[in-house]
Amino acid sequence: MQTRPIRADARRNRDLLVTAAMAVIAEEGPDASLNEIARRAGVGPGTLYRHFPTRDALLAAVSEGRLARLRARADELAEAMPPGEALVAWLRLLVVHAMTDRGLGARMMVAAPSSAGVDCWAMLRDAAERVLGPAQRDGSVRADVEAADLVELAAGIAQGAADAGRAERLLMLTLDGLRLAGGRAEGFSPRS
Amino acid sequence: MQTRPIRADARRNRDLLVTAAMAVIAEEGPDASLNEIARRAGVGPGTLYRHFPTRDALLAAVSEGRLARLRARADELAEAMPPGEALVAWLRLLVVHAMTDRGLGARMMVAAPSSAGVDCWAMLRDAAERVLGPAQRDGSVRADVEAADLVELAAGIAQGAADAGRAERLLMLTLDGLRLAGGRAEGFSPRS
DNA sequence: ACCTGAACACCGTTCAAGT
DNA sequence: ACCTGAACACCGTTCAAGT
Repeated sequence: MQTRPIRADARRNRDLLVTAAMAVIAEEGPDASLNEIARRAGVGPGTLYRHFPTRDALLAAVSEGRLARLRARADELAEAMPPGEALVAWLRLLVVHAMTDRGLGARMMVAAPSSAGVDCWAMLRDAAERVLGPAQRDGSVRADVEAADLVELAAGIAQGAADAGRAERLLMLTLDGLRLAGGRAEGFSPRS
Repeated sequence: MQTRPIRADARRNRDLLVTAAMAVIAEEGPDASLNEIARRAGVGPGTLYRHFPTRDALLAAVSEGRLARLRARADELAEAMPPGEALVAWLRLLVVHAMTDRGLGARMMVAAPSSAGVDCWAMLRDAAERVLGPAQRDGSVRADVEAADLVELAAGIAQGAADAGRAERLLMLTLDGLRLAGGRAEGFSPRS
């Protein structure tokens, strides 16, 4: 499959759209008007639809750079501190990311990859594994925890919390667990 | 403050609206068209706005009965089984509730009470306390956990999980905590 | 091959006119 | 005191016509 050269005006319009989308979404959140974004980019609505057939495709394009940065940060943290600490520090970043732009981040953590073009879900799982693996080998985290668990929990915390302070508290509760340190009550373990 | 008698047609229209809203929202979720709901109730859009000035006010009215039932179930469970088990069983119900009607439940757990008329948030916290209190006195749960934590965590899990199976897993992870049972790694506790 | 922008159906919301 | 429904501004989405 040979790829055709991309026309310069098409490439330029795509960039204009993503830039405009970042600005409008920062102001109005992920449900911002698509016509408004096209207007701000200086193109017709049809051009927006040609480049991004669904809203999620556009949102994914907006998120792509942030996700790449989040993955890079995972590597940096894993190198800079003990595995347990690196995991916690990265989870904090993940929750903050999920809360940015009125929940754009969290929305992309749940979105179906099919409609998106950029597979946000895979990028996040990939990033999570870089801090999760060491923490498990180190013995800080149970071996049965998966990268997907971390991503979904972070997305959930971001959406369930009213503000950043509450999110931090929920994250700590999740890490420590709600049960009493030490004795595990009987009915309190998963029923199989 | 004496309350005036409510006109029979007004009362009737209100009931028609709530019933229609339940049906439409069950099909299309909490973002369903308000005009469609009014149409289905057989009233003009103006009548809907007269009874429910905001969308959240209507959604709260739809949720009211379910929340009352959830509170009653908390009492029943607390009476029927040991505190730790009752808490887990009720949290399962809470997560299921949060997932019904494409996230209507979860949305009402986060919604600002001001706009709603019915204070869903307070009803849920009240219900949560009925299972949380005994579990804490019993020693199954840490004393510093609050009812609000349970509600926000359940709402988060419901929104972060793709389906019921994932939600159950996230709930169990949250209850148990992610860290290794026994030894707590250093960087793994809240930094003050 | 890509872009434009008018056009369509629909939505939330308001408000003059009715009873 | 409450209801009606036409009306307005806006939104998502499409598509014939252009370059």
